[in-house]
Parts: sequence; structure tokens; C-alpha cells
Amino acid sequence: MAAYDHPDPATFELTVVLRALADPARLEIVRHLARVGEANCATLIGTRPKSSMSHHFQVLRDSGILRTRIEGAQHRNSLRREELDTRFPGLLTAVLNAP
Amino acid sequence: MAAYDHPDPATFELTVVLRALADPARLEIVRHLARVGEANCATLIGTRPKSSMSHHFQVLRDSGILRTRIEGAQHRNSLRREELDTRFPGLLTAVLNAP
DNA sequence: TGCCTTGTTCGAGTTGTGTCGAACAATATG
DNA sequence: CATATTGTTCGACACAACTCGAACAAGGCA
Repeated sequence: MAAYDHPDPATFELTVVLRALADPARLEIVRHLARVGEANCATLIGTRPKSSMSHHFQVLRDSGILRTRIEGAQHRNSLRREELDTRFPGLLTAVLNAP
Repeated sequence: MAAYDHPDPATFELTVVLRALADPARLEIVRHLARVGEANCATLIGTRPKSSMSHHFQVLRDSGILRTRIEGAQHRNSLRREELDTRFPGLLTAVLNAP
């Protein structure tokens, strides 16, 4: 499978990032990745079907919040913390620290 | 006209706040209020009709982002910076500093 | 009282977004 | 090769959200 396209930090859009974070399922994914560093999709699926998860990962990827690295049959996801913090200083930290 | 109900900071929901901020029109309103401190609705209307603006103000008010003070026929809006920062430290600042 | 200003409310229309099953693609593994 | 595992893609559906005109309410003012 071909590698994913990840947007350049200079093109990150605030409204797009905020909208990506404004969903409970995606917020959960982001919080989980912040804890474990890297995870494949399967370990992040709770009760939701794969197709729903795939959708959420795409939204997060397209907004610039996470990157997906392909290793064999697995897709390893991790937060793009540095890039995000360069473009929107303090934003991700504030979201992760929020109750 | 009766005063508005403003939610208690303890009940602010992160996803609700993020969704409220994730709209270009509302982000513009928030940025404007950050500059001028307080403003009535009329001065914030660009080309959009009043009914659209009223909707956006309600979303911002219900999420806890701004408060509306009634003075005669005018509704004066201002950001709830302290309350927001108590509940979600650094969030509003990060959003306001973002490009 | 009559009129203007300021905003809200209502209803309809349109678009956007999340959800999910089914089919598909790619990679391991026996 | 056959099969299981991991994710994506597609299509359809439901629901939430934005937009906007029209009608309404409340204040200020002549």
C-alpha cells in the first residue's frame, strides 16, 4: 500500500484542526496517542466498526494532527506534536490538559 | 428583555467549546472581541444577515465562550476569558495567537 | 403615539458530518 | 496457495449545523 499524504505544517488551518478535535471519538484517539506514543488502528477501536475509525483517522490525518506510518499490514499512528506546536503554539497541550 | 443564561464554568464541555470555535464566522467574532473588549452585535455583523449572527452568538454563549450583557436595546458581548482559562488553561490564548 | 434601531425566533432549505455494512486491497502466515 | 489480519473505500442513511428571509419583541426618541 502506498504511503499517505501528510499536509505541510504551513498549510494547517485552525478551523480544520479545531473541527477535527471537536469530536468525542477523535478526541479519545488523540488522548490515547498522547499516552502511548504510537498505536495502530486496531488497538484504538473500541466498540466502533472499522469503517468509522478509518474515517476519523483520515480526518485527523488530513488536518495535520497525526501521521500514519505503514509497517507491513499495520498502520502506526502518532501525533505530530512538534509540527502542530510550531504552527499553533500551546493548542494541543491545552487540549490534552483539559478535563 | 430578560437577561441571558450563561453556563457555569464547571459545566463547560471541551468538545462543545472546540466546535463553537471551529467556525470561521464565530472565530472572527471571538478575535474581534479579544481586540475591542466589548461590542454589541450590530458592530460585528459583516455582510451576514442578523439571524445568522444571532445564531452564532447563541452558540458562543451556550458554550461559555462569551457573555452578553443587556444595556437598553443593545446587547454587549465580551469574552469570558478568566472563566475559560480556569476551566481550559491556555486554550483561548492558543486560539487567539494562532495564524 | 409613531417610527426607527437592535436582536431574537421561527421555519424552510441546503450542506456537512458521523455511522455502519459490504466489498475490496495488501500483507502476513501456515 | 489458502486463509486470516489490518485497514480502506463505497454507498446509503440519519442527524446536526449553517444560512437566510420574514415576522416578532423591546427600547429609545421625536
